[in-house]
Amino acid sequence: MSTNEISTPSNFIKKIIDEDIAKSTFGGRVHTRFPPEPNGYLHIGHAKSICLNFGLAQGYGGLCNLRFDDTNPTTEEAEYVKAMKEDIRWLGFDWQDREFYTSDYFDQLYEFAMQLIKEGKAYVDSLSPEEIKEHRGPWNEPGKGSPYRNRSVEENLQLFERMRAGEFKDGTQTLRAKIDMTSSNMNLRDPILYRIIHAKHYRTGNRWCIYPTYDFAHGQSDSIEGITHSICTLEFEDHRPLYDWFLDALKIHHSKQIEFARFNLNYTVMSKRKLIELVEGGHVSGWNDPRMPTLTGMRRRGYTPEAIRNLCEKTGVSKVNSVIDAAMLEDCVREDLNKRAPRVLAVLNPLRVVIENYPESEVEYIDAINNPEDPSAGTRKVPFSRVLYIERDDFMEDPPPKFYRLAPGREVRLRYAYFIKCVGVTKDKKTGEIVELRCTYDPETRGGQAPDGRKVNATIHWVSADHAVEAEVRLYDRLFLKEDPTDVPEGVDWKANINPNSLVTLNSCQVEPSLAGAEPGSRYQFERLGYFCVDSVDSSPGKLVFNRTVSLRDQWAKVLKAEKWRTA
RNA sequence: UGGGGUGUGGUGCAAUGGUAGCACACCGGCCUUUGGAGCCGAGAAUGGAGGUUCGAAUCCUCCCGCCCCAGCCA
Repeated sequence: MSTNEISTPSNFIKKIIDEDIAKSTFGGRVHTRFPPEPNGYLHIGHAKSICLNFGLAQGYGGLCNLRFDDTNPTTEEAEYVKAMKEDIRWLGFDWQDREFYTSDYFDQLYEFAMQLIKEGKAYVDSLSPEEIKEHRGPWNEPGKGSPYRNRSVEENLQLFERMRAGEFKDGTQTLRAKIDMTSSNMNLRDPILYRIIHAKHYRTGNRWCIYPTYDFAHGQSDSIEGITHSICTLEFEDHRPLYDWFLDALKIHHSKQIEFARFNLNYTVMSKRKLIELVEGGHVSGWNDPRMPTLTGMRRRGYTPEAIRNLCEKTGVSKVNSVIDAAMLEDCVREDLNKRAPRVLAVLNPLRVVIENYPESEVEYIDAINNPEDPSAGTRKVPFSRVLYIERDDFMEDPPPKFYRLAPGREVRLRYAYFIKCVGVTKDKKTGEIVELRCTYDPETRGGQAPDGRKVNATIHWVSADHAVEAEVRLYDRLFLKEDPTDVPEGVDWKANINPNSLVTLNSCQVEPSLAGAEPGSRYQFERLGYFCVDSVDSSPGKLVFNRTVSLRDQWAKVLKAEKWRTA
């Protein structure tokens, strides 16, 4: 698999692995793991870790385990396990039969704890949480040892057994490692190994009332599974000495912890607390709202796993805190969809057009290319008739110089069909709103070419009024107006940065008839507009609902924006 | 304040003593039956100050900035 390796960019983790392979540190093995805590939904930040861990294993011909790190019964649920598995599979990764749970190791971890007690390396502390905090001290002063620090092995064994038996209340006793209360690394000031939590665990039920902490569980779980490279995020850097301490003290397989920088994206939030706030505050429709950075939301939005994987690959791996530009994500999505999304004609804001010189009852079927990037996608027939809909934005009564679409007296091409010329504008007498355009077509231009060689400046999309299918279209945009949504003045809620136009729903869009039976989740390019997918929740054969995944790049929008600046 | 980590164009990542490169973004042009796609081009960076060296993003010294750690969360 090292051929795969050469094609993808190098990074510091690969260098470490290369060295380990060269020195045969782990017998040349590469075995990673993705260890989520099942207490929420996976988001794009997790995707980075998933791609890294599974990708590394793939690239080196190794293995990657899926391990649910479920040591805290108060926050974890089976529902999350299910959702996470679905998301990881959707992303394109397979853990085969290697689906593990830290809770499966509770017995073994308990044995490890006993071993440490017997060796005088752990003790039961009867200090209260407040007292423990106080003894630990601030980071510029050494901490003080607990008065219970030197209990005998016998007493500790007995107490620990009583902890497990449920004889104590939550928070009254802990098992701590005896390391160094004066360490400048707070993690080594006698870290807690076990705490008492009388709560039902979603997998082990009421079998346990003491639960290992992350520090005591993670490294040992890696060890049990024979993990070679345990990749985690930067904030665990200070925990590495502890990670190493446990494995050394227990004299068991020692995997290597490597830390990398978390993946951050601008114009969104990633912290669980904030995501919950968005959901519970009704600012989005749920965890799978297409504007959410969750994998379930992105899937519903129409993003492809390939695009997300490509983004993770392209953004590299380092130890510097960084923020990826949402434009990068959008570029990856467009790059992928451009190659594979079939093109269709859809009118979002319909403006009725009557072709005055086109026969009343005639219908012809015009060939349209399904995907110019992929000739094998073939062609389809699109009905054309006397009354059409075009995009309201494609007509201006009094166009500025750089607008080269339809205007009174002007000729444009209807995609794949004819040249039409605007010969009249019908307005609502009261409101003055344009309700209809009167046009003529040139029969000689069928297919879009004029025999006399005359050119038009624009090609616009259209649908036949009688044949079009009505649809709802949800135009999604970035959820926040600011790159950093949490950047608010003192006292202002970060949610004030929510983009009020992040969702615009259009109800009477007209799409070409071939879309009538479109499958939920299927993706299309609406020509000249963007990429859209059939909503997997609300769309039905009787009522099509499309989500805008991402718009097409839009030069005209840039011109408008530039004009706005100039006139502002 | 103690400890750990980290600084390369606007953003993200390369370059481990030898011409600072790639992608995204931005700007200009070409092409175009999608103002899409594609193609071409421009601008733009080594946190700072010293030092070692023929030569420093890279090695040394000092300084500065940013991030993480005082949960019985992970």
